[in-house]
Amino acid sequence: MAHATGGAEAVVRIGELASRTGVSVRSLRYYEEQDLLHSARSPSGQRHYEETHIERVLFIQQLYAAGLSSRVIAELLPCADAPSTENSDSALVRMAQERDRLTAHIADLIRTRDALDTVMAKARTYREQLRTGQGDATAACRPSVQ
Amino acid sequence: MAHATGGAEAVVRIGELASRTGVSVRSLRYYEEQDLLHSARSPSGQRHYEETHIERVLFIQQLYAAGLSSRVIAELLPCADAPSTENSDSALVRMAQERDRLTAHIADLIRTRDALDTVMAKARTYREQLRTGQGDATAACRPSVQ
DNA sequence: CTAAAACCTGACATCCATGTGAGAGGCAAG
DNA sequence: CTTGCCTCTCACATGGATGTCAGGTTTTAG
Repeated sequence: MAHATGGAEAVVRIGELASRTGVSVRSLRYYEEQDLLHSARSPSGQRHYEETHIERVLFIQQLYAAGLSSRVIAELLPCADAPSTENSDSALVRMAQERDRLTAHIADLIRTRDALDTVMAKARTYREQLRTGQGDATAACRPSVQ
Repeated sequence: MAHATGGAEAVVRIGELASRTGVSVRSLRYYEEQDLLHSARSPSGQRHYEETHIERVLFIQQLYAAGLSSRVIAELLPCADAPSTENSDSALVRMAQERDRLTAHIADLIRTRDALDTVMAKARTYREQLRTGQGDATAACRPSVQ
């Protein structure tokens, strides 16, 4: 029952996929090497992708940006592709782990941002004091790490 | 008017600083090389720190964890130490930049976490369907990158 | 005094995503 | 056919924080 959707699904070559995702050709080949992205090959060996791969590449990038390694991403993607009892067990556990790691990391980042805010506020306060001609010049202001 | 606070401020050596911060000795030396952490030296050349350096090392680690590079951290720390008109101008700009970068990154991470949640939810739904014996088996569920 | 433990410098090793370059083949347009 | 551009594979380079090893001095404990 494989109904062809109008016939020739426009073939996307690696250069186009690269420019449409903002990811370098080199990286796309690397993703394939890491088993994150698969391609059909033309008789001459050129990689052929489909439109749907654009989304996939963006998702991969998003996971990289979140600090996941290739190995972990490779572990999760099959489940995202098509959940099945074979892959979902371990993958679900993994995802939950990564989700928690992310949550913790986000909290860390917020703390750090607050610390930066504190330092900036202190520095601005100091400048105010300077402008209005106060003494008490040097007040170290490490933002007591939380 | 240098009043000694009771006399000998307990000297902290590098091994102790390492164990009290959870940062390796190697890394502490590296921080010094990068001009993030300074040490007094004993006549024989051993590094002597003070209690206050513990906080500083933790702060450095926090900044590393937030994705700042040594170079940037080195740019910010003098201002955090003691704000002065010399350093605060450029450093304040830098800090604002990093603060914004952090905010953007946090937003990204939250989106990624949401995407993971979506994938997990779909996978769980699928398992439910399996358990209750539904058809419609394979429904790819890429979480349409936002 | 002696042995163990901690420290010093210097240098090379590692991980991982990505850059870069070489040399060769594929494919469309003039 | 030729020119130009895209693609292929292979392989080495890079950067940044950290690990690790070697060979030597200092400090501490018994």
